[in-house]
Amino acid sequence: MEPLLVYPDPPPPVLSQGLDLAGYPWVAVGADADIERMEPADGWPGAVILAVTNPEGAFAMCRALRKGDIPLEPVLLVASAEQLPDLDMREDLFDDFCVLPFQPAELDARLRNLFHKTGRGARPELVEYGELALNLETYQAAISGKPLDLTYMEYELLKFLASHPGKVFTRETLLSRVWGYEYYGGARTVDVHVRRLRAKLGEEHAGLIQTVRSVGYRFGQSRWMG
Amino acid sequence: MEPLLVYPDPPPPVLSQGLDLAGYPWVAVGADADIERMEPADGWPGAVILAVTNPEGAFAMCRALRKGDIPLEPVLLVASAEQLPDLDMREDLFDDFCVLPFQPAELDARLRNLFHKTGRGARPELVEYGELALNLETYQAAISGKPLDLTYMEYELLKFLASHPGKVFTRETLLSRVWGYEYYGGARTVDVHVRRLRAKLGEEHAGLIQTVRSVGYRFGQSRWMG
DNA sequence: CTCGAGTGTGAACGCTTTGTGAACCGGACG
DNA sequence: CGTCCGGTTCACAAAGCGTTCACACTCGAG
Repeated sequence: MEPLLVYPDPPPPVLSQGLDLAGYPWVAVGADADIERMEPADGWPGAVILAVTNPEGAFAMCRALRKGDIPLEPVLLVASAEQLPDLDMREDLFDDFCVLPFQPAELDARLRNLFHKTGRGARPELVEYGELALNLETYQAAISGKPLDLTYMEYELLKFLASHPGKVFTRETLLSRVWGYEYYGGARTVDVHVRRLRAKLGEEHAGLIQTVRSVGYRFGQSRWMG
Repeated sequence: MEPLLVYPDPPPPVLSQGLDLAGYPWVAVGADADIERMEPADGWPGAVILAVTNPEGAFAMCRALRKGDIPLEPVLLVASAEQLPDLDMREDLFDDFCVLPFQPAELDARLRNLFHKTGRGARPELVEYGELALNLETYQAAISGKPLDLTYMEYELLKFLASHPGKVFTRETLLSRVWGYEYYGGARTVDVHVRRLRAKLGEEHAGLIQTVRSVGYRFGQSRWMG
């Protein structure tokens, strides 16, 4: 198994011993810049960030980890009881947290639980909505069990939409989030891709992508009204 | 907020007090059969399951919760340190766990974190008034639980009115605030939109938008009347 | 009661937005 | 160099919907 990223460098004994006891290899990282430099070939399988000694640095490290192309590495935050209120409004920076003092067994259990949820220490590989399934590793899409032959852009657009079911996006938002932040092109491009997606989804599922007139497009139904 | 499901019935003081301190309403449930019987109209917003007193019953309860139509309610498991190894291979039964003894702040933080991740806590921005609900990110509206099919302008007008319940707006004000600051059109346009809104709200709720003769329109009940 | 301003109502018009088919264009590959 | 493929753009068609108008109705003042 590839080593976990651990912050800070060096980590306190509770952390290093806990990880050693649980049998996880790890590498300590002291600054954002080291994230890429020391990254294993397959990418980090996960990270354990201690927030106690240097909270600012810890949160910055979390942010840096979340900025990557595939921002969903499991991140476990270790904090003291006094810091718990600080976690509010920062839920997007980590996946789970552990409160000091902790027993080695809890650290082990949380890491196991975390890896299980994110798929064997790898990344989340599936996006699913109803009959639709997108395999993020193989760039394959299928609906009702039948594979869809999507082009790259079609796939990216569908992935983005299906990752935020119910939410409405303007064409401009889609262009910036799917095509890229500095994309400068006509908004009608989105229309055409949506049309092709609907066509490939088949008549039965074309309604998955709904147009919201004067606003943009929405994927699927929002949940709160049944 | 709807009450959380809590097991067992009655829960030990650590649990009930922790939930009360954190400000979460809750309902204790003793057996699988009660899950449906005591379910709130909107479904359970989440569950806290204590595994200490009766592990078998607790895991059975988790399984029952995961079997429902919408199996993704956030489930928080509370376990003792000795039970941590038992959690292995059961990761799909819960979303997070808390180790005894815990501080109330940790329970609070875990519930917050859980609600944030499952989307219920990071609640979509809503405008609500009585039976009426507007979802600002999905551009959907519903009244009495039934979706309303509104056009863009109808939605915008209703959103503005419902955001300022009880207040009277002249047609000119509505035109400038809803249509745009430099809009130059007839004031009767507002009338027509109000009329269509009332029609779509249904006879029962048409009174939500009241006419104030010689002035304009008001949404909802004025306060100093019964 | 009478009158007039204010408001509700239905329908028609015309613009904006979106769907659709096809052409264009640039890069990858043989 | 030529062909294919996919992304973009264009032009036109088709709805959708906001606006306007004419007329009926209501309310309140005198």
